[in-house]
Amino acid sequence: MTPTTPERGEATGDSNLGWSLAVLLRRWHEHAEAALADLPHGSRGYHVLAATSRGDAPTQAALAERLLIDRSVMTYLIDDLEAADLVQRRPDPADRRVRRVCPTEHGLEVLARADALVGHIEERVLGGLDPDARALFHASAARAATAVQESSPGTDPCAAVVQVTGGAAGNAQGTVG
Amino acid sequence: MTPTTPERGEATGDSNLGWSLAVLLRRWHEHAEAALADLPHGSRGYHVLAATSRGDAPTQAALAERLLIDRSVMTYLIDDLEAADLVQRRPDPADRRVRRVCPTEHGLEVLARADALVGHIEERVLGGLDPDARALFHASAARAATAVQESSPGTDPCAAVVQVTGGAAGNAQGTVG
DNA sequence: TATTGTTATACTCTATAACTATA
DNA sequence: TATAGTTATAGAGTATAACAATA
Repeated sequence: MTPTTPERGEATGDSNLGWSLAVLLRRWHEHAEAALADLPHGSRGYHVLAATSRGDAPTQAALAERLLIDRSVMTYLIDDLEAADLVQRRPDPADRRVRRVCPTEHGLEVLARADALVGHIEERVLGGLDPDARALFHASAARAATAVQESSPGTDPCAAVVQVTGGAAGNAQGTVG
Repeated sequence: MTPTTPERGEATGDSNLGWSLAVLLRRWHEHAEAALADLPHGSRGYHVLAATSRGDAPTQAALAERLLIDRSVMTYLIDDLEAADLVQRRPDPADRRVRRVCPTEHGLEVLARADALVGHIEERVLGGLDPDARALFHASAARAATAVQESSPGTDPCAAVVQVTGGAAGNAQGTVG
């Protein structure tokens, strides 16, 4: 009994991508929340503020899609950022439904300081890599994330229908639970 | 008015590591939850099952620390995994306080199928990278995450005390909120 | 006294739906 | 009819504390 089936090798465990990403993101978040504690919603508020200040003032819906935040949550976030004089809602003359969010003067100053802090944090999160590998990882993460963001979640759902317990073996128990 | 201060360049926004990690992890999680829906706690249960099957049966506390899950939550997770005949709690003869968690025969079979599914998912999550960059990213993520995991959170808290709004400028408003 | 695991509680975050206004 | 934004509600997930057993 107890067929340990060791042919899986070390393909799981530490080398699991989901685990690695979760650990890195968790550490990033811990440090960011500590450093950005006096921003209205911590690192969340920082992400919104940063996204607001790149290029053409985005709409709330565009912010929500880019930052993976629900539109209803985005309302509260911008409410508090606006109350803190960091961003400003402006009506769009072309479409009176939308509100374009742009940073205030004070918001840009705060963002500059926050960017510097976050830069240090990111170096420490990737402290296990030497500088070359760190820069490469940073760039690769951005590239992969941008590609993921551009492909909508429903692009290729075919591979997701396979069930773990209902594979080629065909278990008679139905579900595992 | 509206001093856009464009000298920040594109150092934020898309190239933000926290954003990149969040996007990638979110996509990994979406696919994993869909593919592992019939495991007791989805991708969470998969992580526990995978960690259980590597080497020496870990204690619940060790699992909780490695997977960044609270000990109280780990109790429920293992409860359900054990009810599904995927893992088994065994008393440790050396220390009767601890419970060592090891996979069952059925658990190893389910894990093998889950590993294959997760492997495909991870390739798709990193679809924006060519195969070489993908393998390198995968390895670098594991290395950085392991390094992060080994350094406890309280190792170097000095850099976290700096406040964003209380920097060199010294604002008279106190806090931004 | 410190630690493992369990249980109960409270809190935060997120998702969902209903509503208004514009297109 | 469809979309942007707001508001209110319910649910899942998470953290916290108290407890029993053991070291």
